[in-house]
Amino acid sequence: MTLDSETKAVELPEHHGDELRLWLRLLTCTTLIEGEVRSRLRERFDVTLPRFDLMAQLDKVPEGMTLSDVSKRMMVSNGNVTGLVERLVESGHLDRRTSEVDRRVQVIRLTKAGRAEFRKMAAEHELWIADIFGDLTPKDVRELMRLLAKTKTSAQKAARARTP
Amino acid sequence: MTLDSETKAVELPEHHGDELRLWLRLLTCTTLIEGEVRSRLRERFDVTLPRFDLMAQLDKVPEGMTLSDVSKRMMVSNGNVTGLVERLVESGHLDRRTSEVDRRVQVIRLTKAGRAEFRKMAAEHELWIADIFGDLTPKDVRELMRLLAKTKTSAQKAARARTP
DNA sequence: CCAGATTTCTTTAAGTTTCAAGCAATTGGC
DNA sequence: GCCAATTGCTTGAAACTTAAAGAAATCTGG
Repeated sequence: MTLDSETKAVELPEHHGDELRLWLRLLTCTTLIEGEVRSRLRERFDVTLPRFDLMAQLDKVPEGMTLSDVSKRMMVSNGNVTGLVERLVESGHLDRRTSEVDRRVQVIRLTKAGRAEFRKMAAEHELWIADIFGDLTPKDVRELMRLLAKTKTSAQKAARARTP
Repeated sequence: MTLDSETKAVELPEHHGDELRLWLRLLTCTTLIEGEVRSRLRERFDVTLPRFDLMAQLDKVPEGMTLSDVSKRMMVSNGNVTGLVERLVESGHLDRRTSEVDRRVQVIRLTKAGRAEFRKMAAEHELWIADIFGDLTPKDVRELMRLLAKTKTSAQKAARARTP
């Protein structure tokens, strides 16, 4: 028996199982690693992952950033950042001041103590990550970087297409 | 001038920036896609991602699962599942009963209505994912699957090494 | 049998997260 | 100058999340 390929295309919906499996695997990897990093941060430094992430963003920009910048970079909501920053200012890790040119804007920076503490954590964190990805060869790493860059572009395109 | 390679190795800490960049890119991709899926689920079906994920787990096992099974599969805490299930039973999507052989165990399943609703959502969800990964060739997909499988194994090994 | 260990689930407290609504400041068009 | 739209942030409600502690049931090695 032979199958007319056109008929087949009409009768069977397109097969997208591979992409779905890929997404689930991507999600599994990230969840796994995120959980591991979260545990180690808590155990070793008694700090939560969101706090570490926020400090990581600020460490890259010594002159400070606005809350909106942070929320875009971290890809989380504005309200989320407000609460997170509040607690980090409270604990002395962050310095927050109202912009002189635009009084709606809050500029936040790491305090000296905050920066010192972050650097200490970041150094270990980098080793953890190296450990977690330890089985990958340099070639694997390069190849993953390339494919994930492509994935990111593709996802951004799809997101823009829905919300222009 | 020449550099003694041994001296270099001692003086410079090992370079793990590539792995760190890889991790950040992996995280970016996942966050991006997760956010997009979350938005679409809310817009189109007024359902949250955790609820969808839980229903997806249950759809694969018609005879039902225990709460522990769910929490292992979803890689979230026990207490998390308790609350999630509570709300889904409340809304009629899930059926929950105490096991007859072990009265500590709660077995949950999709109700008929829950299953119907999930199937409807899942069909669209699959198309979204195909759209989001649309720029990747079948070869890219295969290669990513392979490299992520390797990543998963590596991460699991690192996690086990820390907590035996 | 039975006391201790383990497993399964719930509860609690603290924190994170989103969305939506709202307020305040600024910008842009007229 | 003035008003409307936009931008930046905060607030509030509901949901989600974790870690830790506790309750109940079961299992296990004397």
